[in-house]
Amino acid sequence: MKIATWNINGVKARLETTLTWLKETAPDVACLQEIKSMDEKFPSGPFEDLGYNVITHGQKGFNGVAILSKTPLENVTRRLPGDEEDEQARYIESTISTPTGAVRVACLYLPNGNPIDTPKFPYKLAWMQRLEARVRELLADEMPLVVAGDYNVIPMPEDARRPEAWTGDALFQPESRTAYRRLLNLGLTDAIRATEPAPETYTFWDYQAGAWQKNDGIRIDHMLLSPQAADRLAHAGIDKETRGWEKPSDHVPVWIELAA
DNA sequence: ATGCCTTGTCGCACAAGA
Repeated sequence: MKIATWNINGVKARLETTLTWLKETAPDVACLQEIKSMDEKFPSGPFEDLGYNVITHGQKGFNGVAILSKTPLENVTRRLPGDEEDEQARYIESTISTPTGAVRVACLYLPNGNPIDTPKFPYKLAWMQRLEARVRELLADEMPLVVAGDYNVIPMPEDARRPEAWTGDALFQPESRTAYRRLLNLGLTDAIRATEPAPETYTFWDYQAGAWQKNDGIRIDHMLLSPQAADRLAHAGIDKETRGWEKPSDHVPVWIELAA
């Protein structure tokens, strides 16, 4: 079973690119972030034509997440619990039934948090605290769990080509990194870190200043696995080549393969 | 120090991203 995650930076701008990638890599489940679309405007048809069921949690203009799955999506939860006032569409969860059992998949777009001297940074940290609480609940269910998405956290200096350029940035603040580590310490496995050699393994390259050409990247898109899921982790990878395509997203897909 | 690009928006510049 192949599960992937990709911040596509706009489903309207990236529709053809996303369809091409789905045809080439054929994930069973795809978590998408930054769809930048309201639910009623999301172009589900072309994805359904490829055999996917589609659930979305969108809003106008910004943010927005979606899950595509070749098998039915059950027990859908939209919004991250813990703050009724939070109107930003950044989280969707569903149970995916497969012949070899059910998997709970959470698709998230964690707040960026910049600039750090504005309310955006405490919002990010509060969101991460809510995520930790939610993951605790899900782990208690003991169903295989995959928490995938754009975390907007550079976990370690080796996850950036130029870590010194990110000091003072919300993605690399000690508080952000600690909150990410707290998630891992619940017993989650970072799939890429568990399977890939560390050097120059990135998932995001800025559009500006020739970051892609210089490989000036960061690793901020992650797939975290519960013990029941990690026991089945067979492969993990990054579809880096998509960053070199025409009209690319600034993020690239990350994927895992779970053994039956 | 800032912009460098890119997307979406009731565009004719701006916010937000990371």
